[in-house]
Order: sequence, then C-alpha cells, then structure tokens
Amino acid sequence: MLATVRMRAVRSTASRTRRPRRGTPAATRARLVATAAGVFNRSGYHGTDSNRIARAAGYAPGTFYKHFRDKRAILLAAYAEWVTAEWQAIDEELRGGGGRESVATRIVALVLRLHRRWRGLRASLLGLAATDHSVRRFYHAQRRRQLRMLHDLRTRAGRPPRAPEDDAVLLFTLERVGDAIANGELRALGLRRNATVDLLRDLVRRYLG
Amino acid sequence: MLATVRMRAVRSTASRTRRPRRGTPAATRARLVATAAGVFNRSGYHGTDSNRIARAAGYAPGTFYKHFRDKRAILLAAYAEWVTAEWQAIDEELRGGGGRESVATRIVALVLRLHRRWRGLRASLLGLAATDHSVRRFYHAQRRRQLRMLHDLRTRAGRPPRAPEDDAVLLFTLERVGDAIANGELRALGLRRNATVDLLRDLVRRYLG
Amino acid sequence: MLATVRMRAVRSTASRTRRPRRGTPAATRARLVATAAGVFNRSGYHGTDSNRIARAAGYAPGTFYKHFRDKRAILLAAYAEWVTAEWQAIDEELRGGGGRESVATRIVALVLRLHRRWRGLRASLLGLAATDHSVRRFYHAQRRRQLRMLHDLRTRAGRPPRAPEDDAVLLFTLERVGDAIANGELRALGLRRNATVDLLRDLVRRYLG
Amino acid sequence: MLATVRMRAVRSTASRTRRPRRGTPAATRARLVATAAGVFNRSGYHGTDSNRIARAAGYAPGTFYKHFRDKRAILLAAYAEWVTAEWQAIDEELRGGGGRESVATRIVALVLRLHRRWRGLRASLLGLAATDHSVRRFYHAQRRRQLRMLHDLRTRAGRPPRAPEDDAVLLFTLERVGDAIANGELRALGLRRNATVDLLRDLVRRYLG
DNA sequence: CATGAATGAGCCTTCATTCAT
DNA sequence: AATGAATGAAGGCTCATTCAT
Repeated sequence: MLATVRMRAVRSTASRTRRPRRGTPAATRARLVATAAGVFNRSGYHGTDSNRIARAAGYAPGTFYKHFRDKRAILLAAYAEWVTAEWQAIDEELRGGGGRESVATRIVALVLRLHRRWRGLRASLLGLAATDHSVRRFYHAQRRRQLRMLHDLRTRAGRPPRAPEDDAVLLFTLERVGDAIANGELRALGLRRNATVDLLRDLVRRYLG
Repeated sequence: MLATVRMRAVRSTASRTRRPRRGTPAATRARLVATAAGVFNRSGYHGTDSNRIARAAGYAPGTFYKHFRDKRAILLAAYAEWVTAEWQAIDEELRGGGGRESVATRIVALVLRLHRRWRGLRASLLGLAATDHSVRRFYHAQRRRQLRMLHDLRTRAGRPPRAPEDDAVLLFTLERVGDAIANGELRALGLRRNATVDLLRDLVRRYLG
Repeated sequence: MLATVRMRAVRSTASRTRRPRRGTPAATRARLVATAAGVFNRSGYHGTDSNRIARAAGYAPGTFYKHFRDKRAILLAAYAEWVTAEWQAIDEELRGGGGRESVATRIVALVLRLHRRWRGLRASLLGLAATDHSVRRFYHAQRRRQLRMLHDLRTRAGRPPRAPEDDAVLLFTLERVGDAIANGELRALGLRRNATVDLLRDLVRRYLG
Repeated sequence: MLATVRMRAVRSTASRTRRPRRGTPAATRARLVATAAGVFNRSGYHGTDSNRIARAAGYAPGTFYKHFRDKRAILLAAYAEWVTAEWQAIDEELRGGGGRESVATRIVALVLRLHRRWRGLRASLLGLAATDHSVRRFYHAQRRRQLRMLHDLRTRAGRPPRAPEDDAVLLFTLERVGDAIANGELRALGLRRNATVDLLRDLVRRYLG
C-alpha cells in the first residue's frame, strides 16, 4: 500500500521551478485582488477560475485559498477596492475645487471613466448578487456609502439636503447610463454619446444647484 | 438501505410535470421555454442546468438539445418572450385610453410589475451579456424595439418627438429604478417606495406632457 | 469572450473513443458497487478516488455521481452488499444440515473466509465510522441484523435464547479474531492458526450446544 | 468590510496554546505528540492536517516537519505513548495488590477507561494499519508487548502459563468489547452495559484463576 | 419525436510538504 | 530552533452535451 501513498515528496527536482519570491501576506493579497479585479473584469466571474487568477498573479492555486475563503470572497474584495478607489477619485476631484459648472462635468466624466474601466467587474458582482443573498447585502452596503457621499456632496455645495429618494434616483440614473455608455449600448442604439453625456451633466448640475 | 443509497437516481416525481410524450415540436419548444423562463428567473442562469430544465418541463435531457442549440439559446428565447409579453401588456394598457395622468401611472405600475416578476431572468441575461457578444447584440436589438415603442407612445399622445437620447435616458432610469424596487434595494437603503414611484411617475408624465 | 466560453463542443472527433455499451441503471450501479468493493478492499477508502473507481468499472467520472451522492455512499452500498452476501452464505451453509459439530466448524470457516476476503472493506468502513455519525448509524444497523441472525441460529438449533449480551460478545470475539487471522496478526505474533481456530470453534459449539 | 473578507488569514488565537519559542527539541517534540494525540483522537487521522496540529501545539507548520518525517510518524509516536501509558497504568494498578476478585475488576475497568479515552486514536491507527505495511508492523510490535504482559500477569498470579493463543483470544475479546462500549455500539444495539462488563470480568477472572 | 445513460473536461478546494529567512 | 509563505498534485464533484435506442 505504500505504493498507493501520495508520491508528493518524490517530485523530481528537475520539474521544480524556483520558489517564487515570498512577500508579506498583505502584498500577496493585494496582488491577488488586483489580478482578480482585472480578470473578472475581462472574463466575468464565471469565465475564470481561482487557479487561473492565482497563476495570473504569479502564485500557485493553494496560495489563493490562504487568502480567500473562496472565489466569491475575492470578487467582493475586488469590488470593495473598486468602490473605494471610485470614491477616493471623486473625493479628490471635488476637493480640487472649481466652479459649480465644472464639478458636474468632472463628476460625470469620472463616473463614466470608472464605469467603462470596470464594467465587467460590476456586471460580475451584479450577476452574483441576483442569486446570492450575502453578495446582495454586501452590494447594498456599498451603495449606502455612495448615497451618504452624494448627500455630503450637496451639503458641501452649500445646498439643503434633498429627499434621499431623489438622491437614489440620480445615482441609479448615473449608474445605468454610465453602464450603457461603457457597454457600447449607446452606440448600438445609434445614439450620440455627447448628447447623452450632456443630459447627465444637466442632471448633476441641477442636483447640485 | 440500498434504497436510501440510491436516492440520487430517483427523480422526485413532484417536480416533474405530466410527461407530454409526442406533442408537436412547437408545443414542446413552448413548454421548454416557459419552464426555462421560470427556472432561470428563480435560480439564475448559472444556478440551474439544462437537465434540470428539461426534467422540470417533463422531458428528458436529450429533448432539450433537440430544440435548442445550447443553454444560451433557451435563455434568449425566454427573454424574447418576456419582452414580447411586456410590450404587449403595455400596448394593451395604453390602448385602453384614459387621461394623460393615468397613462403615466399605469406605465410605471406595469414596468414595476414586470421588473418584479422577471428580475431574475433579466439579471441572468444581463450577466451573460456582459461577456458574451452575441447575447449583447440580442439584448440591444430588444432595446431598440423598446425605444421605438416609447417614441410611438409620445407621438400617439400628440407630442412632437424628442431627441432619442432623451428617450433612452428615461428608459434607462425606469429600468434601473424598476430593478432597484424589484430587488429590494430600496428597502435595503431605507428609502420609501411610494416616494420613489412618485418620482418615476413625474418623469413619465413630464415626458408625455 | 466567446473564446473564453467552454469549448466542450469542439473536441476533435479523433480523440473521442466510442461510447461504451449502455446498460440498465441497475446493471451500471451493480458494476460500480462491485468494483468499488474490490478497490476499497485493496486500497482503502482513502487510497482511491471516485474517478478511479468509475474508470475501473469502465465508466467516466460523471457516471459515478449519477448513481451515488458521494464517495461515502458507495462504500456503504458495498458494505451492505458484503453483509448481505455473508449472511446468505451462512444461511445456505446452515440449511445444508449436518450435525451440531460440523455447523460450528462451518460457521467459523465461513466467517474466517469472509473476513479474509473483505478485510480491507471492513477496515474502510470502520475507519469512517469512527468519525462519521451517519456511517456509524449504518454500521450499527448492520450489526443489529447480525445479532438477530445469531439469535435465530440458536433457536433453530433447538436451544433456548441467551442474554443478548452473550450473543454480542460472541459476535465481537468472532469478528475480532477473524480480523486478526485475516490480518496476518496471528502470524506476526507467532501464534498457531489452527489452535486459534479451534478455540473459536469451541466457542461457537458451546454457544449452539 | 475588507476585514471580513480576510478572516481566513487570521488564526483564531483561542485555539492556539501559548507560543513556546525555542524550547529544547525534546520538549517541542513532546508538545507536538501530546497535541497530535488529542487531535487525532477527536478528529481522526484524515480529519486534521499537519498544519492544524502544529498550530494547535503552538508551532508553525515547518516546525512539525523538523520533528517528524511525515504525518504518519507522529501518529505512530502518539499511539506508542498511549500504549505505554496504558501498560504503566495497568502495571501500577496490579502492583497495588488486592484479592484476585478485585484484580479482574480493576483490569476491566482500566481497559474500558483507556478505550473510551482513546477510541479515536486507536481507530486512526487501525485505519492506517489496514493499508500501510509499516504501520501494521508497528502495531503488531505493540501487541507483542501486550501479550508478554498478560502472560506475566498470570505468572505473577501464581498460575501456570497458558497457550499463547488463549491469551491472544482474551486480549482480542477485551479489546473488541472495550471498543464496542467506548463506541456506543452497545447502546446502539440496546444491550446493557453492566451485563456486558460482567461477562468481561468473568473472562478475566477465569483467565487469572 | 423523445429518451436517458453516459460522457469528460474542468472547476473548486485541500493539505502534506518545502525552504528562504 | 523556529517560522510561515508558498507550493502543486490530486481529489471530489458538476454539468453541458451526445448518441444509440
């Protein structure tokens, strides 16, 4: 029976590539998340697998599971980072000052850029959220952060708060149209990108003003 | 005991509709599509498999592939039927007449009803569309029909046409907010459903008026 | 993205071996169980895997899971068959008649033969039973059958029933010594097989007489 | 949120004993063996892994392999310690003197106690022994020690030696029934524990007497 | 037209083990 | 002596799809 016993120890030295640079867990994790974000974004959640992500990040399959409970977990992590990045960018953009006019312009530009860049990742998350309760909860938590942020934005602009339903509808519209542009949906429908962007800009301007 | 072990092989009779042996191909196809629509809607595209759909419709796995090239094809068919039904309903609703006021009210109600009913199916299609070109093309074609329809609606209301970008943004907003309500996203964000629906209604009213 | 989509349909015809003879589910199942019994017996539960069992039985991995919920299930099935076979053999042996003397002789011979033949299978089941509740329950159920059988045996021999604890201790002794002989434990301890078998025979004779 | 996702990487401090950095090799080894005994006993050989054992003992995975060639080695070490403890206990118990009557009583009690306490560990070893030659050899060596000991016991009681096959059958019976009691097998079969223990006691008494 | 047994690539995950620090 | 990040072969299981009947 010894023969049946795993031969793991007996791998020929020749077939053993050099052991990759070890790093801090945080760095490894970060590399995995960044890689996963890209891969999910490109191929979708169901279009890759954890082994592929690990390899793409320069690690073996096992390493993946040292850092994430499962495939779902890394999607959430990647999305969380995306949202964080998005808000940071918007925050910085807005801190940069500028007239009311340009704030709206820049917000819309930013939202569009981020939606274009991460449309696959967003779609993956939404796809999972449709059937997975915990993903949905996670997603809602992210959106709450967005709502708060939008609310602060208006306050900072010196305007009185609006009904949260107003904020939400604006957010949904921005998001959906942002996706449509990122998707090529606009082009497919024969619509002009600029005209659509102008509409969004008006919406935001009206909201802030 | 052996019986217990075999349970896997025994299909639960309950989940199987009456076996409709040797109907017309069209009837078989229709039954499969209807079943698939329900199953995708409940469990998502990646949450079922073609065998399950076939069985749920009362057929064997092979029958499925006699009628559809692959799993994707039946999703498209199911979605097409959904959209068809949606437009038929809206059409009938509008033909029913009534003041301008109630048209907006009814359109919004209709959209919400359909989004709630088919949110899983929609999510499945969108999920696939994100990574699959041909699904995306299909989806865009459906939306073109919607745009045309919206345009007709305004014409019929005796108003001059608007920029198609306007129409599209309205459509996207309706859709996204409709999803949000269907999703429970609104509730999760602590927003009032009625207030949100009112906003939508205003949007449509303004559009038609 | 279509490129990323599974290429299952695109396997080259060349690499496709002819589809194996299909049979009735019962026959397939029986072949799997028989094969698994042998493989577990030889290599132990943790010494094989479901793919190997399937292949050894002449099937693909998927076929295994059409018939058994998981690897554990087929072990239970195999064991159940073993026990059934054991009792059938003993039953036939006893029906064969013969003096009291030879009944004891034949029972012991039978038990030894079966223990030798299936010692690996028994060990596998016991190993799992140690940590798996449901396996343990299954195992106990089998033993209840054995106890009933032993009890019947004595009744049929025209003797009044004994305390069930007596029956159980006899059973345990037969089993453990049977294993020891099958194991080569006796040889390893420098004990004489014949002398040990005689002791067992005495035990059974005393029990029946 | 990110914190939630990382939970995997965070070892539960609770399940880790104080970290004993840089003790003597012997102390480290002893701690590992003691921990492994407990863990194997609770979860079975295939129910844990070497990393878990190392962590539970307060060490890193690498430390494990500094002290043991592989996972099997520590099981053997743990079992050897168990057997050693068993015999020491029995030896002391018997040296305590007392009438013939109470010797049998105490031996049986002792065997039962030890079987109950270490049933998982025993099961693990037996499971491995079934397929692994070297484990089997190790196991046989342990049993030889037991036989010698039993033999001495009778001599010390002033009785002439018996055939070693007799000793062995007694040992096997004690062992198997001890396991059955420890297992809950008796309870599962609806047998009375006390009556069974009495039978064992009679066996030992008869043996010594 | 319909069946359903069978397929098998491939995904997710584990864990015994190594080695640079 | 001890660490712990990293490994990667392998195992359990699924499911889209086929084809002989």
